[in-house]
Amino acid sequence: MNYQKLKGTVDLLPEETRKWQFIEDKARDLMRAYQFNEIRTPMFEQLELFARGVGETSDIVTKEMYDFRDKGDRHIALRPEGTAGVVRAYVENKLYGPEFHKPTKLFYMGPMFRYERPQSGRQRQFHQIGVEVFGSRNPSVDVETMVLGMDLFKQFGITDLKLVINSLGSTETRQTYREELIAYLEPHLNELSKDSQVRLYKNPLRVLDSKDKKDKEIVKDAPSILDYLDEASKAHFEAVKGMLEELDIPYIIDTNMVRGLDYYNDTIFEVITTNPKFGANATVCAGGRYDGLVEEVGGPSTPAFGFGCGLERLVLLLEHMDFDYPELNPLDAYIVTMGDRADRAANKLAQVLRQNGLSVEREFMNRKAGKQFKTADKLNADYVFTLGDQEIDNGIVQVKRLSTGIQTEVSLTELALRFDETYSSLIRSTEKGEE
RNA sequence: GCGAUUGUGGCGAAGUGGUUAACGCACCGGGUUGUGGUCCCGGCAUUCGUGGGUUCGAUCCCCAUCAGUCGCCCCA
Repeated sequence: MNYQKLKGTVDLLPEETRKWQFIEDKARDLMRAYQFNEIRTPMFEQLELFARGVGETSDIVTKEMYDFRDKGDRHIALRPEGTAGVVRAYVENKLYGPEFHKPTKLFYMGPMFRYERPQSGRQRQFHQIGVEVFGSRNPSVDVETMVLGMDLFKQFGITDLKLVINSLGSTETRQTYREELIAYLEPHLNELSKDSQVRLYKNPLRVLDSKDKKDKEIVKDAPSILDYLDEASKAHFEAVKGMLEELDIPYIIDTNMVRGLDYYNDTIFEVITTNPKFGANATVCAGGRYDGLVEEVGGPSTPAFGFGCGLERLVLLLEHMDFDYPELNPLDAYIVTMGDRADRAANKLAQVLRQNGLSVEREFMNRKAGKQFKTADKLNADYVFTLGDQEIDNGIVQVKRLSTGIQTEVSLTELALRFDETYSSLIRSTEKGEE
């Protein structure tokens, strides 16, 4: 029997993990700059939490949840997104208490799970980095968070992005608008695509961003949700737009943009890549305001704003632009060995060098010296330490700096006893001399 | 859940209903018996995702299945 990984999962091999580590490090730095602190919540929760948070009608619940019964017959689901778990933790740990700074700004990073067909930028286990801000209705929160979402990409030099915003208004607004939209679309029922005919009653807002050509034509003259906003929502949206302009952040209003999750109100946004190499899944970051969810999950009425970014899509984006990742694990020294005595002596030498902060690899395969040098060269080692019977008899090691080709002898005991002096003089003596 | 397409050594990639499955890269060994990006020589698939079927004979044709890729639904 040959085992293979489950559909929609990947093995990230060292060549890939070095990219991921770099991205994660940069992302954490950025979060610090914005004063967001990390929260880690479980990767599985009661199914009910997600069902409630995400919205019963959503396909995420009906067909994309990775759920199972545990030995205690609890109905469990692997988290399909990050917000519900963070909100649960916020409520359960009473982070809304008076001793916590307001607003509370949290970020998370980790795997999410959805049972769906894999395709470009989409897997069953995928990774998101996301943020949640609790406790403020200030439109500045919306703006700061959206700007952070943009910055997440900009810090890697990604420029082909657009920020798309919309407002969903209040629950009442969406209810009224929903009815108006159905009223508008119903006369066209037979002209709509099959998918959209199903959507019409289940989730009419989804008809608005249909990919079908004919649907788009019909939808063009549909009423805009922005015309149904109440005074408060209107003022909020105007404030958000004004603040973005003051920051010189270009944005596009797309009144047809909707949300897959039910808990959003007022501002919603997406960061979309315009990179031509990107396929169907060009949204790299999406989020918005969800003022009702904390209360829905059992906490005090608390306004909130957040987003989630797909890390696979970020990696893909960087791949498309041939991003040059820095070497995360450079090799300081490679130890060449010749013979059994050298093999043993290399253990000791490697430890001395490592204890003094160097990154060291050594020969294990007992190949010929020439082959070992070739390997050291391929691994881009700064120095090659060569040990053979002659060296061991004399208590020394040959050290060659590959970039200059200059080789010198160093005493093994000096290296062990006075590493700093010995090593810096070694560096000096292998530098390219003045001709 | 639906559709399209692909599946040959570690990787990339030819190939044909018939007997020895090209080639390139990587790797290993040697030429150079202790010193690195060159060159030369040699090695490296009883086997063509898996299971059936058609056939005298299948990597090639058919069916099923698994997996990859891309798209739809949905969504980051």
